Amino acid sequence: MFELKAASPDCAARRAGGGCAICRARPFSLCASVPDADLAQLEALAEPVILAADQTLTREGDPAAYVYNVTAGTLRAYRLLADGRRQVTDFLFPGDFIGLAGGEVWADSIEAIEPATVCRFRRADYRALMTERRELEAALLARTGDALAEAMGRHTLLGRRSALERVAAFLQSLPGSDPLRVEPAGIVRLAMTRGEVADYLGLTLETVSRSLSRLKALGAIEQLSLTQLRVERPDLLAAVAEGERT
Amino acid sequence: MFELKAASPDCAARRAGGGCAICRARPFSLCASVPDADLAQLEALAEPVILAADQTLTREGDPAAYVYNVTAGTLRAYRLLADGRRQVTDFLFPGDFIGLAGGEVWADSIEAIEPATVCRFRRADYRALMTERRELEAALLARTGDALAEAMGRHTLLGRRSALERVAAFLQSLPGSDPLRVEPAGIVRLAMTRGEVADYLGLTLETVSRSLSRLKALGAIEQLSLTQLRVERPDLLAAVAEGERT
DNA sequence: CGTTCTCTTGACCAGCATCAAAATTTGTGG
DNA sequence: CCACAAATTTTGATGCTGGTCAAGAGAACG
Repeated sequence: MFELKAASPDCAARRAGGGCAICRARPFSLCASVPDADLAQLEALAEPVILAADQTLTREGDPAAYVYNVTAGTLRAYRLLADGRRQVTDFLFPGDFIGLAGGEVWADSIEAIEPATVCRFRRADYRALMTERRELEAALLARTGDALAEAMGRHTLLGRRSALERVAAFLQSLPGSDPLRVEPAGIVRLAMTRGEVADYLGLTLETVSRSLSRLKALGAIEQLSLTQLRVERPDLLAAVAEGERT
Repeated sequence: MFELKAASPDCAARRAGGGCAICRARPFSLCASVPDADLAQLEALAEPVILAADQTLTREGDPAAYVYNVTAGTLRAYRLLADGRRQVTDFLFPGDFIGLAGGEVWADSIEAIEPATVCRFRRADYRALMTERRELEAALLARTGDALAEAMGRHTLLGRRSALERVAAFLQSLPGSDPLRVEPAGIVRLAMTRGEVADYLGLTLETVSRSLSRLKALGAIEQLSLTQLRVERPDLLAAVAEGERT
């Protein structure tokens, strides 16, 4: 028990005795491409950061001195438009890497939605490590390519699609189906508010709420609590997401 | 003159005597990171492909055996939704690299909008070349990162934005301001139809047409021909794109 | 010069935003 | 543990933006 308390920020790296070796996010993060034998090298550069809810990690326009690997919790990335509208550009979950785009300054502000932990690397250190360990550079390239494919897919999410389709597709895209993640199969946890989902999907929070109600009425999902949904009929949810008439 | 005729697909690589060395797209393409002295190595792998209008380059779901570098013309990338709606995910211009996302199969279908030329590389060859020439791998990583940043920016283009804002932002994003490109400053050439723009922006072709008319009425642009626009007031266009009230 | 394709403009309608208020949930202090 | 306050969500009423349907005007092509 005393052990557990010290380890409370569950996946933080470089914890006495534990570190990367017991990081729960490692299996599905970039670090997976570093073999166990070389973990010490990675750990020497990794610095755990614990974030409280609503705490800021990066600020749009600030120089990007670090890159990060999310190890626990959920974060939101967003930009502000001239007139104050907020566009949420991404939600970040354990295993996600922050800094793939590689610009000199951050394109988005990133904040914790709920208590979260990330692994921080000095950008220069990280680059040096990549030069030294080519498999890491290759892994980063592959991951950036995956992120690009996903970002292009998001274009399809926001284009010519109805509100109901967007919300259904959004629910599908959340971790929950992924067996490596924490959530039991079929359970979707909405760490973000309706307003944040709306700012991500280009809708209003009222429309998001109405869409969820309609999905409930259709029997596709059931609401366990405000933040917990159970996908009753994944097939139906997928059909709605794809725009099938019902 | 006889020389010009043989060279008509303007930027095709490996032309007798010319090749990459005189490729007009090279300055702003990935190949720029290969020094002149090593061009022969690149040219040995490059295979020029000439596409007629509406000819297909890749088909969604097909195995991705090649990667491409656009050297002339304009192409459209798109996906089809279940009910037949088309989502144009990207327009490709000279210098753009096709295959950054790196999946085993193509995520998008890509077709020429107008006569176009591309440089084709066997994916395996290209990977081997990257292993051999690290600066090329680094350049590819940087470019993929840039593409990712741009794709995330597109999220902001499609989110909570009015039709007029989208069209204005789209015009700004087209090559024309780029000094390295062919078009004279301030001239925007719309190689794509209104319908294609609509499928890119998530609008209908009527709305795109109406938005262009409104931009004309505002004095932001002038229409030289169906496919040629002149940006009269870049500042105004930018203001509209950012959502300032007028 | 006529056929076809694309673009433009108009009239009408639907989906989503906006405005508003009630219902739940969450947090706080007694 | 309960009660109150604050925040979030849900639901309702109404209006506007952009989609749909339709017709006419240019361009492009043979």
